[in-house]
Amino acid sequence: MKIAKPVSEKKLTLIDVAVAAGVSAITVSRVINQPDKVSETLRVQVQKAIDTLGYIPNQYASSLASSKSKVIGVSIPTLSNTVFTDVLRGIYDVLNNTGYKVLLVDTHYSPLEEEKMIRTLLSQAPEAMIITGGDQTRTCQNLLQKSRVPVVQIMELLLEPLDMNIGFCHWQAGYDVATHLLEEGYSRIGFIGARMDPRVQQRMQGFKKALEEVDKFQKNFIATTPEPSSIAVGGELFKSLLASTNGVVDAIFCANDDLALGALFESQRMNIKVPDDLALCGFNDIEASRFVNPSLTSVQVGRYEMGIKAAEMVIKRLNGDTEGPKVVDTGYQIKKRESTRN
Amino acid sequence: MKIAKPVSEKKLTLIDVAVAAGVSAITVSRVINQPDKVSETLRVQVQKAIDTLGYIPNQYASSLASSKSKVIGVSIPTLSNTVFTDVLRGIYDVLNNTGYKVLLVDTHYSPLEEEKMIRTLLSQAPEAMIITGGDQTRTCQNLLQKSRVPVVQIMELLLEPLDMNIGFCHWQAGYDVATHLLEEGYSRIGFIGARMDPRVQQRMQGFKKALEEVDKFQKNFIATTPEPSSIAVGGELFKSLLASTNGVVDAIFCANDDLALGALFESQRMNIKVPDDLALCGFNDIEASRFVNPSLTSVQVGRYEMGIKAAEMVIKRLNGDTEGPKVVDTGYQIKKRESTRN
DNA sequence: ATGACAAATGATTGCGCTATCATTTGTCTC
DNA sequence: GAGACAAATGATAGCGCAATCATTTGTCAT
Repeated sequence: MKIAKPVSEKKLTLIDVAVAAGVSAITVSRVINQPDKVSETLRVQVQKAIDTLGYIPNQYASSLASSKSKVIGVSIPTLSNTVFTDVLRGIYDVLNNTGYKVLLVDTHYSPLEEEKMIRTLLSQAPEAMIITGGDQTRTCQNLLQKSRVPVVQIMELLLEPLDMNIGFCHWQAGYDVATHLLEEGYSRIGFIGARMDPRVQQRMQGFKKALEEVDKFQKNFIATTPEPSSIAVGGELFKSLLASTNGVVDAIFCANDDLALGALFESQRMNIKVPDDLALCGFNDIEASRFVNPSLTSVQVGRYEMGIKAAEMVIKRLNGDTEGPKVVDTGYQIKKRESTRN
Repeated sequence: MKIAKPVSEKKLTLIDVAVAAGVSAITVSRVINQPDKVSETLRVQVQKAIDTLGYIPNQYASSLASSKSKVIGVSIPTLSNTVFTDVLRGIYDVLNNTGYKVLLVDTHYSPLEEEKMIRTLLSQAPEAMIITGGDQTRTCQNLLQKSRVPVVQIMELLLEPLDMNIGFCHWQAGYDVATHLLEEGYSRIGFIGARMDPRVQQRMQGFKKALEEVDKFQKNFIATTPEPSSIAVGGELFKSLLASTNGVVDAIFCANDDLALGALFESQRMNIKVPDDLALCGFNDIEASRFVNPSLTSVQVGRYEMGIKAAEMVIKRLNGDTEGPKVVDTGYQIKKRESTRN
């Protein structure tokens, strides 16, 4: 009477495979990691054993022994914003084909949470980190520098990057939008912003500066909230801005497209004609902006491309290539559409 | 002349901290993992050494020694769809407070890529997995079962879940939408769908069945594409459906809200009145649907809540709690709005 | 004070793998 | 066919930590 083969009672190790294939453990390791160092015969033989047993290497043991984790840590403020998931997609699309894994954390826009999360990431001994912006706590920056891990800060251009940096200047973008609206003939230009994270702040400051230079800035033309941005909040800020200015604004720069859509939809309900009564300009150029009626003027920023480039920078660095710029300006482009047509 | 203290030339280990604090390595380990097992005095002393040196434990060594990875593997089809990132947010919000890390992969809707990615995940010895749907390859399912890792399949209810399952029945949802539109008096109901992943297929089949039952199904009332869903594609499918049916449809069920928005925006451009000339119903109930004009009838599915529950199920299981259902139906709700008002 | 017991701390070992070096086998030249 | 060299394979050690068991210290009742 045959005894049924027990179903993998304990987890398989290299040695189990080695025994099954009649070779030494290290040969199995080579088949997995450096197959060209093993003869065709043994390679096939070992691979067969691996497949039959359903062996999956323990990455922890491997990482510990080789001090190579094959992990890239990524930190973004939130998963609820397409802006960051688009960048993320770029990162994933590059890293997926390189054997690196992504350990992703979200910080809910809080530097303190970010510090905690980055500690977590560092304990996984990542080979590199991609983090958002430059708003880390001092402690967090120290941790990063001490860890000697290559770091790319993304989304915005920083005065003092920790290491590598890729993004664009939000201040300048805000300045340019305001200038553009002025050139289009608008002169009582409002601003609505939500969340008010560092990048939104910068866009607002750039905007403010441009208006101040031509003496057209008015404090009450600005409506903001610390709440997370959304279409709903866009509608509310729009209404409150109109109320507090008695409706004299002739254009509004919305800190992002969600807010702009909210403002646009609300204006439709209020029977305010865009752009005839009021112009709207968004930021980020999400897909809806191109298709909504009237289509929404916005600022295109290459998010996906930024993710791609950030990941490529990381890979290059990990391959020992120290050529190339450490700072990349990905720029932006004002997409003029119907919502600001004069 | 003092010699400057060299900046952490090599990485710190438990032992370095132990030496600095004048205790044994295992005591440092205890301070980190079971602080209540260490006297107040030593705990403070050791913690000080940890902070001073900026010590971060090596998670690989820890995981190898304890066979606890504190990693949960998560697999979703794409990062470009708010449907999945909403679920993800729920998952993160639960797991962030439990010391578990999320290793996230995207499969680009391909079962083969999924298999590859799940291999990667398994090599990290995750303590549990949250994966999307039931469309895994046979090999992949075997790997998962062999691994003995708790698995939650999310997004849809499955006939034969691998382990735990949380979601709702897409077929029934499609059926219910069609029934609802029929009840509202629409009788020439079209369908547009993109990507055509298993869940969209199911919605379409349910839709089809409901119409067939009242003899109102017509093959050419369906327009689909394997392309990824988007607002742009929604507009195109809308136009092609109108063309191929000579505009006789009086309502369209769009497989998701992006498509529905595309259809709506296109209808505005074509001067087709929604809902007077044509009704539109979406699926997923994203934020824009509530605010667009006319507001869009859609099917609300608790994505964030689904993520929360999936993560909670995982945590419960990991805490040894085997009570509670293995399958959870999160349901859905048709949100009737202006785009289908009669 | 003494013994009994709990709490606090430490020494040793091994998790599963790869780096390193050692050995064997194969291949080529003359 | 002997020697020289490269290719293939193996043996050993150690990555950094926690499980396990051993020892020390502290606490209390008697």
